[in-house]
Amino acid sequence: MVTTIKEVAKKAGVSVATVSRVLNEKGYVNEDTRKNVLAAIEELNYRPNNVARSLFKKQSKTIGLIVPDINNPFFPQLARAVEDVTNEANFTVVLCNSDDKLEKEIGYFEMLQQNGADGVLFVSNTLKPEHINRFNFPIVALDRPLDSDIPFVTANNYEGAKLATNHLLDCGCKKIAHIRGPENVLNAEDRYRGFKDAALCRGVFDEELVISSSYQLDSAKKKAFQLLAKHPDIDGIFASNDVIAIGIIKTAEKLGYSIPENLMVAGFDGIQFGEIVSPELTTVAQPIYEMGSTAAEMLLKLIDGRLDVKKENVFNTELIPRQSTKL
Amino acid sequence: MVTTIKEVAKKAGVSVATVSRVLNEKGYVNEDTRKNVLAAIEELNYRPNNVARSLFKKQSKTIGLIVPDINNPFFPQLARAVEDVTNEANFTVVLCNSDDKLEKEIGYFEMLQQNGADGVLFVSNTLKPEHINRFNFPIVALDRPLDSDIPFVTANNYEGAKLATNHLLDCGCKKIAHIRGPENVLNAEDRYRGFKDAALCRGVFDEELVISSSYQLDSAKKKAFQLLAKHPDIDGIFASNDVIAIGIIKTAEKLGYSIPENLMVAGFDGIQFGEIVSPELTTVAQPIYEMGSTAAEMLLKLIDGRLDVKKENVFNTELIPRQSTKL
DNA sequence: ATAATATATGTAACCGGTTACACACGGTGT
DNA sequence: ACACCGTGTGTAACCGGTTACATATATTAT
Repeated sequence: MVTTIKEVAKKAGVSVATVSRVLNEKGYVNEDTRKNVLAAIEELNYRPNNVARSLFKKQSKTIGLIVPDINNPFFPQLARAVEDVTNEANFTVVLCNSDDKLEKEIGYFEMLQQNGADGVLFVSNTLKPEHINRFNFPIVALDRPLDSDIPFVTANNYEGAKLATNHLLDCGCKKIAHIRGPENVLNAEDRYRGFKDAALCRGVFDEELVISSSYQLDSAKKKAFQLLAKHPDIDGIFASNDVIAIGIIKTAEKLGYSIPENLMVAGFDGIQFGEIVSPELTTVAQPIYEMGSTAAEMLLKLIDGRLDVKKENVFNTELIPRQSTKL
Repeated sequence: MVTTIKEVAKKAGVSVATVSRVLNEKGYVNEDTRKNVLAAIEELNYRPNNVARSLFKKQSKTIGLIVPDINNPFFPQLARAVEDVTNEANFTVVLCNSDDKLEKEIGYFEMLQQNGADGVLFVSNTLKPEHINRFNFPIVALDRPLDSDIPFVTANNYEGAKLATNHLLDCGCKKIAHIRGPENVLNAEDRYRGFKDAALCRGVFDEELVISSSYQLDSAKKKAFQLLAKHPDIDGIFASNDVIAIGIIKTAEKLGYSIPENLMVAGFDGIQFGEIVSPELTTVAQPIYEMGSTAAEMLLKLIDGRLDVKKENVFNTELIPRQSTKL
C-alpha cells in the first residue's frame, strides 16, 4: 500500500488538515508541528496522491500535445521544447499522434478533457473552431494556425518561401519548380503563395512547374520523379519542406542530375537531417525549439488565467545556404 | 461547467448508482431505465470524469514512457509503437525525456507514481534495480535490459554486431575499426563484444582501432576525424549506431575518402535516415516498431495482472546492405 | 480591561465517480 | 403459503486529498 495523508497525520499526531497545510505551505502551522509532520512524511516516504488533488482542485497539471506523427522529424524537436518548458512548471505532457485524422484528434481532445488536462497544444489542419470550442481548457495551435481566435504560434511561411525562391533565382536558376505540400495544409498554401509571388516578381512563374506532394519521403520521391521526367530542364526546385527536398535530392541523383551543378534544391523547416544528406540541404529554417517553447509558455500562462498573452506569434525564418544551392 | 453524473441522474430521474451501472454495464438495469439514462447522457453530452474514476479505482489508464531524448531518431519510432498499442487499449502515454540523467529518471518515476500511472516503460542505462523496486507498478525495460528480474525487450546486439563485422570483412576490408557507443551503455558493450569476437575470429582485431563516442552526431564526427587522422589506411568501420555511422560518412567524405571504394561503413539500428545519407547506409536493423509494440503489450499484460508474460524478449536483427559497403 | 487580530488546529464537507449493502418486488419451487 | 432467488433501484461509504468554518489561545491595539 502507498502511504496516505491519514497515516502521516496519525504518525505526526495531528489532523489531515494540518498535514495538508504543511504540504501546501498554506495557512498557519506551528514551527514545531511542521517539523513533526515533515519528519513523519520523511519517515513514511509519503508522496501526495495527485489524482486526489486533481479531483478537488480541478487542475491536473497535465497538458496534451497532439501532433500528426512523432516520426516526422519536425515534431520531436517541438515535443522536446514543450516538455522542457512544461516540466519546469511541474506539468506533465501527454503525447498524442493524430495522423492528421479528424476523428483521432477529436477523440484525443475528449480523452484529455476526461482526464482533466489543463490545456492542449496541437498541430492540425483538419480541426475547425467548432470542433473545439466546447472544450473549456485553453488551447494553443502550433505550426498551423486556425482561422479563429485561438492563439497560435507559427513561422512566417510566406516570407520564408520568398527567401528560398529568391535565393534560387539569385543563384542563377532560370526554370524553377515548386513541390508544394498537401492542399489542405495552411503552411503549404502560404509557402506556395510565397513562391508564386517571388517568382512572378522576377517573371519566372510557371504554374506547370508546381505539383503537390504529402510531407512524406515516399510521396516526395514519386512526385519528384514525375516532375523531372516531364521537365528535365528544370534547374531549381523549392520544396515545401525538408523531407520533400531530401526526396528530390535522392531522386535527382538517381536520375543523373548533379546537385547543385545542374539542379539546385532548397527546402523548408531546418530539421537536423538536412545536414546529413549529400549535398547538404539549403533550407529556410524555422526556430523549431523556440516555437515549441513559446507555445508551451503561452499555454501555461493561459492555464494560469493570465490574459496578457500575445494571441498571434509569427516567427521569422532564416535562409541557411548549404551545398544544394550555389551562387 | 462540465456535466457530472449527478446532473445526468437528476435529468433521468434515477440515482447516480443507476447511471454508473449504465455507464459500466454492470449490475441490473431495466431496459427502459437504461434508455432514459442514455438519452440524458446524450442530451447533456456527459462524459465521465476519469480523475474521479481513477481515484476510486486506483487505475488511471496511463503509462509513462521514459526515453533519453525524443530527438534521437530511434525513439520516435519506439514512442509511436507504444502509443499505438496502448491507445488501442484506451491507455494514455505520458512522454518523459530523461537525457540519461539518473535524477531526472527518478523524478519521472516519482511523478508517474503520484499521478497514479499504471506502469512505466523506460530506456535507461543509469537506473538500477534498487532505484525502482520501491515502485509498485509494473515496469518494462526497453532497448537496454537491467541486470535484474525486470522484464525487458531488446535486440540481439551481440549477434547483430557480428553480422555487421563479418559483412565488412566479407566485403574485403582488411583493416577494420569500430566506433563504439558510451562505456556505460549496455548495448554499446554488447555490440563491441560482437565486433571483437567476429574480428578475432577472422584474425583482424586491433584494439587500437576501437574508440568510443556518444550516440550523437557531433561527437561521432569528432571521433571519426581523430580515428581517420591517426589511421588513414582504415578501410572499414563498424559504428555502434546509425547516427555515429552517419557522422563517419560525413567526416570521411570531407577528408576525401570515397565510400565504399576506399572506406566502407556499417551502422546499427536501421533508423529511417540511414536511407537518406549518400551513400545510403548499410546497417543492422532492429525491428524498432515491433520492439516498442511488444514492450507495450507486455506492460499492458502486467498491468492486467497477467503473469504469463515472457520476461526476456530478444529480437533478432537483420543486415541491410546498402551503398556504404560493397562486395 | 476589553475588543480586535494573529496564530494554531481540528471537523467535516467536498471533488465526481464506484460499489457494498439494503430494500422492494415478482416469479418459482415445494 | 412460504422460502428463495433474480431483477431493479436507492443510500451512503469510500477513494485521498483540500479548504471553509468553528474553536481556542496568544498577542496587540485602544
